[in-house]
Amino acid sequence: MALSDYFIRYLERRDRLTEAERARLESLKTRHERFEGGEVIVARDVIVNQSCLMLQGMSARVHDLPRGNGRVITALHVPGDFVDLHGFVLAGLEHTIVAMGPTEVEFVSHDQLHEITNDWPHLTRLLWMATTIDAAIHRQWLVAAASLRSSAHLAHLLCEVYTRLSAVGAARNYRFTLPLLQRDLANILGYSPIHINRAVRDLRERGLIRWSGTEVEILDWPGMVALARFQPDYLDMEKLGR
Amino acid sequence: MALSDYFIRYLERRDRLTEAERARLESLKTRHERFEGGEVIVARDVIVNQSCLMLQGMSARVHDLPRGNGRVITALHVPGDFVDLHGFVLAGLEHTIVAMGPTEVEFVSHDQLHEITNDWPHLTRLLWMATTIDAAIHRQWLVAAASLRSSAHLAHLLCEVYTRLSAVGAARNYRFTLPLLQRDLANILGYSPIHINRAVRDLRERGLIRWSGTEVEILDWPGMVALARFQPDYLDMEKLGR
DNA sequence: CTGATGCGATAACATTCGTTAGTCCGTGTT
DNA sequence: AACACGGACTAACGAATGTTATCGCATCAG
Repeated sequence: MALSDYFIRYLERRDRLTEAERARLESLKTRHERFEGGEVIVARDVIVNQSCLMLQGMSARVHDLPRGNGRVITALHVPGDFVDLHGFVLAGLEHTIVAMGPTEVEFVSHDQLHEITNDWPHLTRLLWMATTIDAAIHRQWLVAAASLRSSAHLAHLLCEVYTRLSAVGAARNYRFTLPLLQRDLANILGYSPIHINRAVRDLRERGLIRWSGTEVEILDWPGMVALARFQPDYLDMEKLGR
Repeated sequence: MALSDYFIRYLERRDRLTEAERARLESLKTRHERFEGGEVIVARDVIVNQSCLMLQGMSARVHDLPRGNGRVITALHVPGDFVDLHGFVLAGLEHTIVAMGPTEVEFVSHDQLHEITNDWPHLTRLLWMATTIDAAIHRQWLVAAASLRSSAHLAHLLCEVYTRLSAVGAARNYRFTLPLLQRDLANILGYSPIHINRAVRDLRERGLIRWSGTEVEILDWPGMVALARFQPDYLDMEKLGR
């Protein structure tokens, strides 16, 4: 199969592609695959020869703690994200990629990425940029963890996820599907599941959100943005030149 | 001036360089500069045309919070680190690079990096790898923040910094200089300065460290590693192929 | 229908962490 | 010498968060 539009649009939101570059991306051969919630998409410490692109659903980077001391999630990925592109330039991943709910992904072989880096320097810089945007999101999570309390911290995550989902057309009108349990949110934000529950209740009681099952609605976007001190500039760091 | 060996050795710890690649890196023209503690090395939101490489001392990525609500540090950099290499593929930095104590850095123009990405695909993949190692460190900080309590969290930072310093020959025998105030550690770990003080005292009382001024000595490395659940694999993710 | 299971919700209590206030000590200034 | 200043350190108290336990409500298997 050929590469879906998602990632191409992701790049085109940041820089202009030539026709030839676009055609080169569209000619990439991919393998399509579906996963159910909880399934491992990419295992850790395995030398892989492909990277995966999200098409539908949500996935997470999961770090298992030693001696069964739980797990920590360090990233969430939405359609259009090149989830483990960094695996191409590293020896492997130090974490697992896990499907959160049903997902569809496309695998691209590292051989093809190798060719692109040999022959398409501008495309290479854009791929590189995609991994540095992930790093910028990591940093923003660090800032949120260090400076926000539970409710505001949760609000920040919800603002970011909604912003990223709506950017790819996977959410609108401040409603979106969040295929995460409160336990998963605890693994992301670093609180106990009970405390996540308190934070959810707090946001509900403030009239900021409605949340039932996996369906979330943000009732007061400005209120959420203010509470979370959400400044989405880190999500769209456009590349100016070519 | 020409590029110092530091970054070349950084790359050679991860992959083999050809003679030509090494020569190309050594021929990079750089501008050398010194900074005193607290000085801004790279300002945020400014479109820069150069990236900086640490030679001596330590620098940090500082995120200023809105309305003077303090600051958060999301990364520390030691000699050999290409601190803001990610600025080359982004439109700018969403944070400031600040000198922690006296530092020496070398600036490399983006024009030269642009040439490398056009003509040296393998070198390009290695530069790219350097930014993804920074991202792996970000993730490890997220894991530590989500899973460790103050003392263990501080211990984890000390283990990482010592490991990175000793890898470039800037520390040995479990002693190193840490040019950070307790206030800076608070900005890194997300605690109040008072609580950092409690954590330092705790590590001291357990006989794990000695710490006076900016001089730190780890007395019980296995104890620190156990407390912090420190697994340094994320720091040396060797690239296998070329 | 019945029991088992998993998740959300809540309460009570324990622990960790933040805040405020203050002392001590070294450094630099006048 | 006298003083101001900043940082390390400490204590006391309050707020935020973790832990343990319990309940209700779905869903699913039999």
